[in-house]
Amino acid sequence: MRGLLTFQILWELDKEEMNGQQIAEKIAIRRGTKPTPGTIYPALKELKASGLIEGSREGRQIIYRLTIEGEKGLADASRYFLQAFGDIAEDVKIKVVVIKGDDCTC
Amino acid sequence: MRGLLTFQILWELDKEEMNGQQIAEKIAIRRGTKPTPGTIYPALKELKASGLIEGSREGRQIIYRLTIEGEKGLADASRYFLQAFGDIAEDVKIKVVVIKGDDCTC
DNA sequence: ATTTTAATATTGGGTGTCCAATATAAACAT
DNA sequence: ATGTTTATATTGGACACCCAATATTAAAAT
Repeated sequence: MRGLLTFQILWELDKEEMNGQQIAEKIAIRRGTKPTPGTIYPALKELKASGLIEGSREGRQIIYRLTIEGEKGLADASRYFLQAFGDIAEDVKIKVVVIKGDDCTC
Repeated sequence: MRGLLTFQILWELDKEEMNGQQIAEKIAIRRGTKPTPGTIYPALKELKASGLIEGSREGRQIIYRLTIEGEKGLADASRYFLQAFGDIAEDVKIKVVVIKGDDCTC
């Protein structure tokens, strides 16, 4: 896997095709902060250069979608993500719930 | 959150205290490849410098464990991780199972 | 004592991620 | 047509990560 930003982008584009701003907004929901142009556009450029996504201009926006390569790349990244973080994600879910339910005021 | 390596280290040390090599081996199980000394020791140094872990020499090894600060840091990172990747992890699990079950030979 | 081994540590170089600031391009508003 | 807005894009700087190579330290083996 390249990195988590590109993974998130592929994951979002697998659900629906979007332009750069919409991708940034989707990621903002997850992260709490919206990635700036200096973050999102180089990532898109890199993904496009490596053939994982393609874009078509529509007016002043560029609509991005996964290529066949991108589908495969997402599948590979998903396998890696599951192996590397699958049980951590399970564990963390329980941990956070426990913390939320804790009445301790320390 | 600092990064995913440090997050994994905190997560492993929360389960049991370990030396650097053992941490590297635990991470190797997740990632498939074992982080080299040039990866793992700077990360431990950084975590120690920021007060999230502490180490005690035992012979030629240093046993690391979480500090109170480290527990809090892990809890914070866990909340962030869950928010950023919780549903992706769910989705990915399903996706990978589907891929595994797929008999297509393409 | 000397060699070997195991664990820790540093250095140098490269990539991915990230932001602030600035720039370009296209559509819209007046 | 001119100015504003929106989307895209680049630049420069910073940090986390990552490895290969090398060095240091401490125990163990001989």
